[in-house]
Formats: sequence, C-alpha cells, structure tokens
Amino acid sequence: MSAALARPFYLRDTTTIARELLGCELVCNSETGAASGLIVETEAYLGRHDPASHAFGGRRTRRTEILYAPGGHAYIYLVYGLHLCLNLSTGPTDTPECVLIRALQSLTGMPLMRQRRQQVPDERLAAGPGRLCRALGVSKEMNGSDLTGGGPLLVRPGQRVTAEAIGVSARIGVDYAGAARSWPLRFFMRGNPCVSRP
DNA sequence: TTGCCGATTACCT
DNA sequence: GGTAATCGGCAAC
Repeated sequence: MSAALARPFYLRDTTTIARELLGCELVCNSETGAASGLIVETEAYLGRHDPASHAFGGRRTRRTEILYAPGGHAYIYLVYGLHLCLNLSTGPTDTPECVLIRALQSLTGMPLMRQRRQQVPDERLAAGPGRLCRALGVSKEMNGSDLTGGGPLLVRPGQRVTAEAIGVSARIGVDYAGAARSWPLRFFMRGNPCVSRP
C-alpha cells in the first residue's frame, strides 16, 4: 500500500494536478467506516481569475478561507442546500485554487457505500460530486482537514493514466460564469462507466 | 436583515 | 424533457 500524496504534489499547477489525480485512490475514513475509490473525473477551479471559482476576484470569506492556505487541504461545502462537494486545495499560500472531485470508481468499502446510497448499480455509487460524498461518508466537519497526513481524507498514487486516455471538456454546472463556462477544465477517464455523464 | 441562487440529485411526465 | 427539494453564503439594502 503506497503512502499518501505529500505536500509538494499539491503545491503545483492546478490544471496539472487535476489531470494527475485521475487514476489516484481517494480514501475516506469516516466514523462509520472506511471506503475508497479511483478518481475518474475532476475539474480545475482557478481561483482569483476564474469567474466560476468561489474565490473569484480574491473573494475571501469564512467559507473560502481554507483555499488561501497551502495546497493539500479539503474544501467541502454544501450546494443546493442538499449535497456536499469535495475539493482538494492546490497551489502555494494565497493561491485560492482547487480541484473538484466529480466521480469515483469504488474500490474498497463497497458494502458500506451501497448502504449509504440508495439502491443504484455499483457504477453509479459515486458518479457525481454529491453522490461520492454520500457514498464515502464525507461530512462537512472534514472541511479544512489536511490531506497529507493524520486526517480522515487522503489520496494515494494509483493507476497510471496516459494522456490519450484522458477526456477533456467544459466544466459542468457553471453556466453563470460567462466565458469561463466553456473553459476546458474538466478531465475524465475516457470510457469509464463511473464518470458522472458521458 | 432580506432575498436570491447555487461547482446537484432524484423523480416526474 | 422538466422541476422540487432545501439551506447557507453572500451581496445589497
């Protein structure tokens, strides 16, 4: 079993990290049990200069504060009053960028994931940002936790993914962001059935 | 303090 | 295809 990705991994270019996270294993040790999956879909959010980012224009509030810390922390927030989204912060201090984890291929803890989710095929257990938080047992109390050691969340190196195997598209659900709505910042494993949508 | 709206999902026709 | 659910963040008043 390989060790968690360490700080230097997270201090680099956000788009590069979003690509390299594909094929890595995301592990969540919640109070109700552990589960993990291969990351098969991500999106990059480029902070100050990205109208789709919560930190656009350098916006700094209680919610976004963690993004200004060094990369390698969890940024977890509630959307639509119902669902949590899990992001991994990236870049050095004062660079409020992050990568949204959009889908996993479940790997360990599958009975628990099935129990946490409604009756769905295994491929759909974590096929979406809200779904994967539910399946893994991610909670908002995990917001701000350090991904590089000691916390409930961590990422391990996993499968090697070639450039040809990576699909690229515009991000999902950011139609409000003007021209940024079409920026090619969504990355996914081509042909993987666990991606949130084709 | 008010009011709008969202980095979604499930279920409806 | 359409939309209800549900509430915290945030900007404006």
